[in-house]
Amino acid sequence: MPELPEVETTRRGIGPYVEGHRIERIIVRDRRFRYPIAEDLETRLAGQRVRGLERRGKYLLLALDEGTLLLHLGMSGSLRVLPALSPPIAHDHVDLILDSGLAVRLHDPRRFGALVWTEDSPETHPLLSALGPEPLGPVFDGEYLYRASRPRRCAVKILIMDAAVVVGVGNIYANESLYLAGIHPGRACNRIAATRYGLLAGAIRGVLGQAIEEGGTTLRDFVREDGNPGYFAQSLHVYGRAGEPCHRCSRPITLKRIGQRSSFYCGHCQR
DNA sequence: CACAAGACCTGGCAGC
DNA sequence: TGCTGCCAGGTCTTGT
Repeated sequence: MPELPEVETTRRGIGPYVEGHRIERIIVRDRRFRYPIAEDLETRLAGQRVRGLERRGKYLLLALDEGTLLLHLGMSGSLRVLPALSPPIAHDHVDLILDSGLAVRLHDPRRFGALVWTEDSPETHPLLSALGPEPLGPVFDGEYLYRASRPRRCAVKILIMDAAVVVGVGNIYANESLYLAGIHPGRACNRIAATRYGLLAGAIRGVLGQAIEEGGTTLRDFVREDGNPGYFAQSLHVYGRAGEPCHRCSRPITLKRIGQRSSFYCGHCQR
């Protein structure tokens, strides 16, 4: 489900409900996530005040009085805000009960997500320390991407989906960005000129920014903190449109697997 | 070091 | 209707 825009949408949605509030207690119904939820998480978090809610890549960072809670939504995770007493449904695995009488509830059918408390400064945590720059931040531009591509020979789509190169670009937005930049997803990344990387970096920033403004992309199950879907799916040019006409030249969109992931592109407009 | 493939999990859907 | 196989928004680990 979540790429960067969906995580940012979630951050903006739940921020006002958690920032400055105290976590009264935490209910864990299932500890089996990507990393098993630590046995002492409940005691670590109980009584702590949430000082801030940040995002790094696709991780949400809850800054607490002591330490930080790192939260990743994996493929199928979502957070909702609801009254603390609401009965849980299947896959509602964790509740953070707040002093306001509300709860932040983590729902994650596939349990690929992660919930990890760390005492140290979060940027040095192993899960975050190797991450590349933010695509909407000052470091990321065409020149940066061009430099990152030189020592490598992988497909350009693999390059931009590598979190060590740039964070937050998942399969949907990788496909969309390459379409907007007119670059074939399977092209070897070291055979693309610097000027084209300028176009690609601009497309990535544009597509992510627009998706955030529209509340993220809802395909199957992504819901915002209030349970409503995002609207960016209406703006997709290629993702999920195999066989349908290209919005530019009307030729059918191609579907091909690149690096185990579905890649959608126009063989005429993307070279 | 770079890369490909496998692993983790459940649910939804197409096809029979 | 029910079964089977395949697919899914991520990313860590293993083996070449």
